Amino acid sequence: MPELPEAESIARTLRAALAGARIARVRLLRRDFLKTGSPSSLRRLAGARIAGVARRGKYPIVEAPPWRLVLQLGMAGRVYVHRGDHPMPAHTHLVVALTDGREMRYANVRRIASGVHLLGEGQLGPLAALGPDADAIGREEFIERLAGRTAPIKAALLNQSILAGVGNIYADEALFRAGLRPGRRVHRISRADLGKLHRAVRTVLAQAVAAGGSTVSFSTPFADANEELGYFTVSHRVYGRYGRACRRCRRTLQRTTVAGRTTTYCPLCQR
DNA sequence: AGGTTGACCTGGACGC
DNA sequence: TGCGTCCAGGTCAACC
Repeated sequence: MPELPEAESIARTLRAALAGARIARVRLLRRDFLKTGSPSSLRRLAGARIAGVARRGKYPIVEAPPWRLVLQLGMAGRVYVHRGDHPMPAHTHLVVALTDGREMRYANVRRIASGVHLLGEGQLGPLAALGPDADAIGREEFIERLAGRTAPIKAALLNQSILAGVGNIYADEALFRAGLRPGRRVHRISRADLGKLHRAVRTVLAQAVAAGGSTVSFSTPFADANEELGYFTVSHRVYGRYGRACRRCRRTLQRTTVAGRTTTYCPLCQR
């Protein structure tokens, strides 16, 4: 479930906790969790200083020049910074031990669409396929990258090579705010409405980032590296509200499938 | 090349 | 209590 706001929250927390720290050693507890790079190159991280923590799309990135460690969170990735004597969380797959005795621990109970990528200088790994960040893209570029496509608008929003950072929650939320049906084909949507959608995407992501991300209670709660829960759930207009009344018009929210994803929308407010 | 679909993974909710 | 079934969803490969 981590989308851009959750990844941003994790990146900020990690940045505050880790910037300036030096890596003592790295332990890979599950070999197949390293998607780019080799276990031997992981060992060469020892001695590197963490300059900062960035984010691209849904991926927090630990920067330890000349290396970058991309954290692919998938649906259930969690990152903790603990003292070394703190009990190890279940399903921990990677531990970055620091010279000050703390450890950054990456845990993931569902090892799906997830892992870590160790990138050397100039290497892009999974970053190569990403479009511009959804929280920063300008209106014209947003429209340009979508223009002419025949896919449903929701499928396009979820396509990380068009736009990076939007997942199922914020796709539904942005489409509601823009008044657009998730199944509408992109080329049938006017430029003015795509402009509205651009504004909705930017707005909903900004609000969610300010709130520290979403917590969805039926699944593993989202928590950042300090284990603070995000509280954007209270602001969801449609996501997870199937069968309940639309907050705007009181009509019952409908559920359907678009791009293989559960999708909730208001039949009256979204056209 | 763009679009679509299904596999991957596992815990929790739910039905019987 | 206990078993079976379904669902969540980001990413990627395979296919149209």
